[in-house]
Amino acid sequence: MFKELTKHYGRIFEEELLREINQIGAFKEVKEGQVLIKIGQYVKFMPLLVSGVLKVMREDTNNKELLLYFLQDGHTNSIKWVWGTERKKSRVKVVAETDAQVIMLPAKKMTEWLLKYKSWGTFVLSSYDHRMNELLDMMDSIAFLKMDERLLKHLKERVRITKSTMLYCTHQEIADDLNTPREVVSRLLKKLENMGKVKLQRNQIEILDSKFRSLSHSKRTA
Amino acid sequence: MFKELTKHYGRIFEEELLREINQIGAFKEVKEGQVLIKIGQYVKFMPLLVSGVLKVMREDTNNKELLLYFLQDGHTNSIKWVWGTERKKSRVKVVAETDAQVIMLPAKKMTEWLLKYKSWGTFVLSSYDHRMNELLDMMDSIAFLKMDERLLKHLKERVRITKSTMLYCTHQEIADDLNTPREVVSRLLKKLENMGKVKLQRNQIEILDSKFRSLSHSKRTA
DNA sequence: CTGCCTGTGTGATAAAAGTCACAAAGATGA
DNA sequence: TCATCTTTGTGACTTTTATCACACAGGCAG
Repeated sequence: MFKELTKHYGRIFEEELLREINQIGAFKEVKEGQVLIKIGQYVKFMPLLVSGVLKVMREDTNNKELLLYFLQDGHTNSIKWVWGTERKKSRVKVVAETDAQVIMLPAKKMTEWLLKYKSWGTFVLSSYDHRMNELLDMMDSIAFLKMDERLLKHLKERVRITKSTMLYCTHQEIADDLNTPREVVSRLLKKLENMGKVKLQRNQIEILDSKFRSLSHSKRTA
Repeated sequence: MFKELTKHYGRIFEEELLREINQIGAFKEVKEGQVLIKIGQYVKFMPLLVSGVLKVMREDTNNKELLLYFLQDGHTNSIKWVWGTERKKSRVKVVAETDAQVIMLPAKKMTEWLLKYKSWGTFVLSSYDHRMNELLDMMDSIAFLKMDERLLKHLKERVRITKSTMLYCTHQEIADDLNTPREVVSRLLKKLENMGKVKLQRNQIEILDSKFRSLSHSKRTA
């Protein structure tokens, strides 16, 4: 595990902090589809993503869902802190989109390490910053875009995350992520297929137009 | 200014940190309506709110706006950190909703103080946490609520912020905050008036039903 | 092969939100 | 007082999204 840790966080954290994380953190493997954090659950730990893809979601009282963002282990130095600050009830749900590995750190270490390690402060701040930006992106989508554009953005996101233009998922899954009925997604996808941008088959969507731009634009360009 | 500082942050920060803030921070007064931070602007400072109400907003490319949240100086120990992490381009716009006073701190101090003062770390973390929650609240509203419910929530928010059930604003202003056309707001307000929940006059809205609950509910309860 | 389950396609219709056009009411100032 | 500007009210209409109903297709199990 120390090797994994070093591989992903070696360029971010000091040697000593890495060792401390290795010593204190609990390594955990989660299977695809498994729920890592539920809404309302007390979060006594901070998860750091080591490998795989997680999905951070919001849920309303009627059990309707909304994807906030995907979290992916970066080959780059990108930030992989999942969620959570102190010992508080989580307001988001975190689900493993693929099999994944995380390290659970005791929440109380968070503030402690701020005083101790310079790199930790930098990491925490940029993590927060990153998350905030993801939230703002989603906010923009919901507030300013129509469903066709949101769908497109979502497909792009899935291509980015899976690093493949062949997406294996049902219309229903996409509809859930976007919080809209399945029929809407089916219809819009059909429209995209007629435009030659995607190819549809049962349980899979092939993205043909690699840099597929805007879909309809109607008159929003004005 | 030191007195003001102590009054608002005295219970949060150590004496020494307060003194340092006082020494380094630049005190600034902003008039109602003045823009404190523009979108795209490089933020080289972190603003701390001392008094007044600020409004944090998002703007899309077509200049449509959306209120993210109000920020109010708290008599309580509530968190009053406005926005911004490091020397980055701001993704939000901050406008003074009332006359306000802020202290501008150099952005680089942010990480520096993390190592130096325990209270600073706690403050920064809970500030971020607070902001994140505000964003999630707004996300919920946009994603899961219909316009009538969003309007209601917004009115409540204004009552909370102004500490008065008499709101002095135009329908257009509300419409801008909610990113919807003015006609929609006018119609919904009229509906509320017919239900005896508000009293409308030019440039003012009186909230009659102090704990006015849900408006229509149609069948969303199911 | 034959059901059966899951996923997809599609029409009809309803509800919500946005657009357009314009009237009328209050406020302001010459 | 009259002209003018801002704010509000409202009808008619369009677009977008949601809801309902059901047909049909592909894959899998018996």
